[in-house]
Amino acid sequence: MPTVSAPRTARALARVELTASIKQVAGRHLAEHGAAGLSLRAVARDLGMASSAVYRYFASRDELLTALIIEAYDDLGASVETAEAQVDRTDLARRWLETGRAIRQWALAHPQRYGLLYGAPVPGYKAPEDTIGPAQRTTDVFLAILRDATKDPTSALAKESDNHTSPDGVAADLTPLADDYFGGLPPHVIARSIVAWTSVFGLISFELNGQFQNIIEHRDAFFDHAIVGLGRSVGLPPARA
Amino acid sequence: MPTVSAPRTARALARVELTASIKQVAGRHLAEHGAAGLSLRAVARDLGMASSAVYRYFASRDELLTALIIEAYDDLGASVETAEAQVDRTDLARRWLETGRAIRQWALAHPQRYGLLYGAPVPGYKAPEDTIGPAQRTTDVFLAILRDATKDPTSALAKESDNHTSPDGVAADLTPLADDYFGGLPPHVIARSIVAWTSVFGLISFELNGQFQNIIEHRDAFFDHAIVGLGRSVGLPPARA
DNA sequence: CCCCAACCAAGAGCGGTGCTCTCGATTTTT
DNA sequence: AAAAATCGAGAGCACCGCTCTTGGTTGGGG
Repeated sequence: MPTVSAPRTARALARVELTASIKQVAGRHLAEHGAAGLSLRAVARDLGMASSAVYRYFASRDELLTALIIEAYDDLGASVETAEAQVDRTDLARRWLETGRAIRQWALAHPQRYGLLYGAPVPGYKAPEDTIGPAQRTTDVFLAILRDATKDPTSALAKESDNHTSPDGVAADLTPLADDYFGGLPPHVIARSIVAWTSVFGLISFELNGQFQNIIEHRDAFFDHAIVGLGRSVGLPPARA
Repeated sequence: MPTVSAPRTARALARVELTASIKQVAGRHLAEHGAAGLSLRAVARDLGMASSAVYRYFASRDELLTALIIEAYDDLGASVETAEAQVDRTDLARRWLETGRAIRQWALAHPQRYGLLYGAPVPGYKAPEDTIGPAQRTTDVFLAILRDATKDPTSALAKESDNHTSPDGVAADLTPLADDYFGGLPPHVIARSIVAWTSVFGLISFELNGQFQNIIEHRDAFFDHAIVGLGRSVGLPPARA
């Protein structure tokens, strides 16, 4: 990525400001009317400029949307990071709980943006490479908790209980990841971790899509309960205090 | 809903046939270009009729989409039902596994339709009452397995292990459902069941959205492994044979 | 039987969309 | 100061959902 920092010319400065403005009002439209309702022309109208002028800053609607996706990933990642960082590092169960809570709270606050990230793949659909970095940010929080858990003697993850095994194919996929990302955990524990992680998003998606309507009313309590259970299934130590 | 069966006049007959034709080519368009790419005009072109004529059969694009959603729910439900029905009724773990497999296979075969059902809520989006019936069909398969498990002595679900409890709010939500849907299971088991159920869709959504790219290659094996683990977490008896 | 009402296909049209191209003006670079 | 790069705005294209009108076809009741 070139263009490292401060633009010198007035034109370049105006450019970064206008780019930011476009992204900002586009973000507002996205939050209000959803991804499908994001209209480049409407954004241009809101900014008092011709629709064709917007194309000087974003080559297409999809490119604008990609920028918003990256921003959303980053926003979610930042929210999760700060929430998890406020927990005592040794309280692994709590760190896990607050991570899940932060994801859910962000999703409830920005349902349209959440749908953009974890909802249905978009029509034309191309996941640009630029998105995988920011997307990893949230996952990294989870992985750090897992790695710390392997060093915690009170955690079930510390002791290698190789009485369970994974099918060959699964082990072949997960073993290479063990050292780099999962603190050397055995494949079957990694598998459970991944399942737990996807479950968090499954729960949130179900809640957002209204699948819990008339079924679960105390959503906060249920989600917390589910998260704690998922943490236990991975092998995190039980909550303290 | 009136109009129970066979239309008598030629006009009425042509109407039901044309309605079916529209739904059919709309379904093709949906599968190819996604929900956002479903164009009423394009469908009309494919059928060689004026776009305005389509409005005689579906009052709006959303109504057409709703019809496709219902059809998709029904299609998925039927797939799951037949797959699960072919398993020995007493082999609960296998019934659970095949249920999960059937959902996943259907999702992989019809990703756009799956996204329509369990993906991000659509733009305008109103979930009509007509959809909740067909949507329940798939869930009912799972609930039947659960209920049968409560009667199976080899299942951990048979014995009431009330050493675990649920928070008040969660118990308040789930206790009323226990008798009608969950065979009288205690709230904490119901909670685990719901989590396991949502996990299935979370896994499938992650796979469909490409979140497993470069992470899990043996997707079939991983999914099976995950499903078995989820079944165990609910308390289903281990697989036999 | 025939006539009127209901139904239906088609076309034109409205306001909206994404996107392209051109043109004149401005700014930056040479 | 001249040349090159950038920019805003407008017109225009093809598409969209949806409405309204027009004229033809079908069906049932007098």
